[in-house]
Amino acid sequence: MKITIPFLDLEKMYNSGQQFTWNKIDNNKYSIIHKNNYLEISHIDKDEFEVSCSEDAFKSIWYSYFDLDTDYESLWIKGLVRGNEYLHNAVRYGWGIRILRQDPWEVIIMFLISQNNNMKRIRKSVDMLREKYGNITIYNDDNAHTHVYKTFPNTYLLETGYNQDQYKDCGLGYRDNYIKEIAEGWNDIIALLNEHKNDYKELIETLKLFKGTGNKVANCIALYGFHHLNAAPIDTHMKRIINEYFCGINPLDNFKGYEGIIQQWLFDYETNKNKSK
DNA sequence: GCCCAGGTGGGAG
DNA sequence: CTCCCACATGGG
Repeated sequence: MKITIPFLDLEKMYNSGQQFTWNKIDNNKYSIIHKNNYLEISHIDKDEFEVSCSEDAFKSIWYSYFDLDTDYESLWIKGLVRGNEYLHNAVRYGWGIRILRQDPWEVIIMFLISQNNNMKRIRKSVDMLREKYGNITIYNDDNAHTHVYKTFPNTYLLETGYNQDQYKDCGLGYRDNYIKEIAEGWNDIIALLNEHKNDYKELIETLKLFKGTGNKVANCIALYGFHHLNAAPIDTHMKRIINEYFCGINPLDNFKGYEGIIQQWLFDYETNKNKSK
């Protein structure tokens, strides 16, 4: 099915570091696994995309996933004119990066893995967790093609996997204990998070109760898993950006309510600008 | 061998 | 509160 999606650059989304569940099929085509759902998407022209799902599935699942109710274009234009040259260049470069509305469980696991780690290894670990502990799922798209894929592992599979002492094959290092604790207590944890998810500060404090989530990871979870667009994870790259290009003064403070999006564009520019286009 | 990677917990001061 | 350091693992 063809569909119009504004402000979306697939390649940038793939490399943006907000998810590790996309896979590259070819230069223009990506597969996405989100909860139990599978999507192939490719760019056709301008805002035109080809997606492998039906119109109903797009409406009920992917419309929200891509956050199509938020107007990224106007924020992007604001960002172009409200800051120094570095910010201008970063915002311009960030065209097409939206903040996905991902599943909290998946985000928590991915960003527990992310600490003191690099993007390549994070993606590899997430892939291995899916291959080992994901459910095999078969999906027939609207072109009558069959796709077989593994979902992101659910809590039960991660619990039993840990008990069988198989995590070590996924390159998680010392972070496996954090994941074990979250997986084992998940029912209580998600209930607690749902109680506090609407209040940013309460949510951050609740997340920080769990081992392995400090300020940075908590903000990643708030931004990517609960869509608090004001949540701005400050990692090693963002620290360097702030010190090198903004005299130590956090430029995100000029974008109240949307700090997380500007952060995403700055992060992407700093980590990807030197890659060949 | 070294240093780094979307950091954090724990201890000491 | 801030400053140390150890923590697995693989790539440069």
